[in-house]
Amino acid sequence: MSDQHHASGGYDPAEVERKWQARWDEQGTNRWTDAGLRAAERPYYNLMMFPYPSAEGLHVGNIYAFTGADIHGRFKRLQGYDVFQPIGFDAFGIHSENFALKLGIHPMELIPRNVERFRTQLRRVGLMYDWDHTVDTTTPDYYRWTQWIFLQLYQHGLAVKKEAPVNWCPSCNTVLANEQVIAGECERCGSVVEMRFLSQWFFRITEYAGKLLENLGWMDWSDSTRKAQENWIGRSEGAELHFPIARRRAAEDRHQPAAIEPEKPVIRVFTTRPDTVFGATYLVLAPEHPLVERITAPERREAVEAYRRQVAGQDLVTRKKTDKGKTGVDTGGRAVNPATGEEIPVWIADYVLMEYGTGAIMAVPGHDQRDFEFATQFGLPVVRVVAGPGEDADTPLAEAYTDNQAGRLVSSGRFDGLGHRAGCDAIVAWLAERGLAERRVNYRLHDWTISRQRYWGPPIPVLYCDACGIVPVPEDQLPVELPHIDDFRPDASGISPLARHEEWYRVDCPACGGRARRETDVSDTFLDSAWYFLRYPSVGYAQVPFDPELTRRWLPVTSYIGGNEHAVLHLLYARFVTMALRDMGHLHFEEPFVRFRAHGLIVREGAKMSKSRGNVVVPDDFIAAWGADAFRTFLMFLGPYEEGGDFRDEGVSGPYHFLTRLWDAVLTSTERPLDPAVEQKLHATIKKVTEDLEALSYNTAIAAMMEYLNAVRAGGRTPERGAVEPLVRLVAPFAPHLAEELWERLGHARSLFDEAEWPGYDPAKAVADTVEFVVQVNGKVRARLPLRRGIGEAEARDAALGDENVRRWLDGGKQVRKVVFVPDRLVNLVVG
RNA sequence: GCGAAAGUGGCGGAAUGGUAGACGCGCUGGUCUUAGGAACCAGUGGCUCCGGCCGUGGGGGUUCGAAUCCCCCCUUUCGCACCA
Repeated sequence: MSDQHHASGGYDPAEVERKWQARWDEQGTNRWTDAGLRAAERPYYNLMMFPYPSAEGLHVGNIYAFTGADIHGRFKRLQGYDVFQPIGFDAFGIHSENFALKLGIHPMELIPRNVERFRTQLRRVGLMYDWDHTVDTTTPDYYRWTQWIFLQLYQHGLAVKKEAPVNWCPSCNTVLANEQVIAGECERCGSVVEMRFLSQWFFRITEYAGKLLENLGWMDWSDSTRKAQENWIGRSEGAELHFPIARRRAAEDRHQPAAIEPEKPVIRVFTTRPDTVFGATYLVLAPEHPLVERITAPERREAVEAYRRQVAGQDLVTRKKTDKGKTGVDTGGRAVNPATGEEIPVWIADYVLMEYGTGAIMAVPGHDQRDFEFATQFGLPVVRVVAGPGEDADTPLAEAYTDNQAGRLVSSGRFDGLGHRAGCDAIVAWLAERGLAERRVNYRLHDWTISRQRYWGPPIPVLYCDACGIVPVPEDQLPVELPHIDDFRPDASGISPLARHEEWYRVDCPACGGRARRETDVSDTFLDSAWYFLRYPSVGYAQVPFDPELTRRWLPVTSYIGGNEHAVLHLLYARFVTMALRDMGHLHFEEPFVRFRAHGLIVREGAKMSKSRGNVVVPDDFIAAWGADAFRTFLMFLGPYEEGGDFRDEGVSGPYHFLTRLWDAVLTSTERPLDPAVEQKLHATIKKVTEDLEALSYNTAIAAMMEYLNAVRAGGRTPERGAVEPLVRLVAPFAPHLAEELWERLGHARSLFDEAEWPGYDPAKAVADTVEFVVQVNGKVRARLPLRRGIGEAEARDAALGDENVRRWLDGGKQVRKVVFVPDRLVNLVVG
């Protein structure tokens, strides 16, 4: 890759791009003043997911994402919208901190350096950002409001502190997110991860589970993202059933029905199959279930304790593996099946999770495969209570019968014969009469743990007072600044590095003036990114997180583009925070991103890019060699934007070649009337490109422009000025520098993006007068005839029958039985 | 296991019921050039007895007509995963 590409026609991308980037900077192109934002008439908030400024610099995946979004923004701007397109830096978090640790540089030094590098690189790509409205989540004037959001949630009962299990890496001395634990091991050092119980702050996102799910129904989102979120929230409809704990009695009495005593404690289970309750032959509790102590029989205590210890020593990921076989122990305790009145054993097993449902299940081995495996392994009874077609209550079960469509209840007393739906309704109603059941909807979504025992994040703004307990930091004392400490490395204690600095955490209680200490954990990075889009328009306002008037004008976000890797994290958290703030009266809308599009992933030579494979694209090299415009166009040409593409290095020459040919065509064009065929093609191309840009079909838009340019230059003809000038505007979103330069050379004084309009087209002119008709005989193409547009069926048929080749296929006295006519396209002669 | 997407030339991909392979890469031949590159022109799915025939993962179906719709199967990728 050298300067040799630039031999032809004088197109020198490096020079053009330097010139226009400097000019955009000088003239403040794309930047809004506060007054401008307030007065905007057609606001279009074009948002893209802000990057985490890694030390490696801008990744080609970032550029792919940003370029696609930038093209959308530039397109909308040319269409006359007031496009607000900001960018920022998601610079807090474990990723950044780990990198700082690795390099031995303090994050307060390293991060600003990375941010600077990112700014430079982003400019170099020609992205249309409003550099006067950027956010950096690590600055006190930003995280002051992150802390404010925490306090709002706390005051509304949506932030609570409770003990919870977390993944702990004994070698890195830190809590790990579930995503950072690979097959039970730390993703960074390979140590086996332990489970620890720590007191954590949680956001009660589950309060909004129903709303979060429901709104997905009407939002204009990529289907893949919507589905991922639906799965994650995981709604299950069913019932909570109560199994009274049985009084301890002699074994020989147990076959007698037990009296259910209402005041006795019950074991609550959640089930989606209450219809199968007659087949519940035992219960299983999560090992951590609070009732385990109480029900365990004295002679089983030792075994139960041993099992609980074993499970506690396991990391969460290993525990949730499905292929390791079932383990569990009998507690010796017994409960009463509320339907049959029989006493059944109570077990504990690690396949029952405390955090889902009630932490206890009724096991129906006949009709649940997991229960079936467990029952088989431990010799527990299997009872059939659902029979499929051709089966009855005595048909043996080789595996669980789980069909809830065809099955009918058997051995279920007066409910025999009912189907799944009716069975559930009837049985729940029957048990509910005695207070032993209630309908219930359960969600898989868990509350969001936001505590991080790390340094690099916003301190959680609460105090613990010896006298008053938990005391929120008063709003007027925000931000709680993150102090500069040198020993920011986390250690084995399970508490934050800030907890080693008494001079920082020792404070007086703002309520009573007594001794208090600050919370020393910081909050999750995902809280920083859960509200950044609210801040952008109000950057610079020190007294409010988001100005009400600006927010009303610019939010919710008009268009959001980002990666599907955040389908269930960032996008869910941002929705939750928005809903909560709305319910508190701070916002006028409930959904922040009404339209969201997920872009695809770039692979290289068919393989995922990774440092270990050594196949990572270094964008700077490509930009230096071919220019940002060619690189942008190339990336968008790889494949459908929403599906990603395969990066092959040689491929960049195609789009580069296109831009060079466009450059030559514009500069050699002459002022003269348009050839009618060219004019028709021009209108068709404008139509195609406009529609494709609207749909983010960038690859086909580029193909259409290439095709048009080929037609304009066909056979080495000199292009008409009027044929290429609109093409400069069409290509501008993709290759903005080149377009600006050509626009200027065409005699315009101001920036194309300030002055030009998106080209319009005349639908009547977008179609040719003559169309190529396909003539088929029995569905096979036998001729192609140029015919007048709009021709009628009779005329088209006659023309087809007049064709020599077609006649050959009709030889032998075959009768035309039917004529299929598709206007302006095809005639199919069906012969018998 | 559940959910989603996808399978088309040597390669990336286009076509969502009507001309399969647009556009580009690569390749072949030519022009120009001391040469290489660049640029430009022409060609490029397979087979062919030059009439055509075959061809969109495999098999079946609907239709005048199927890459596209329906059924069965195979493969790949991604997400979730003992969620009761």
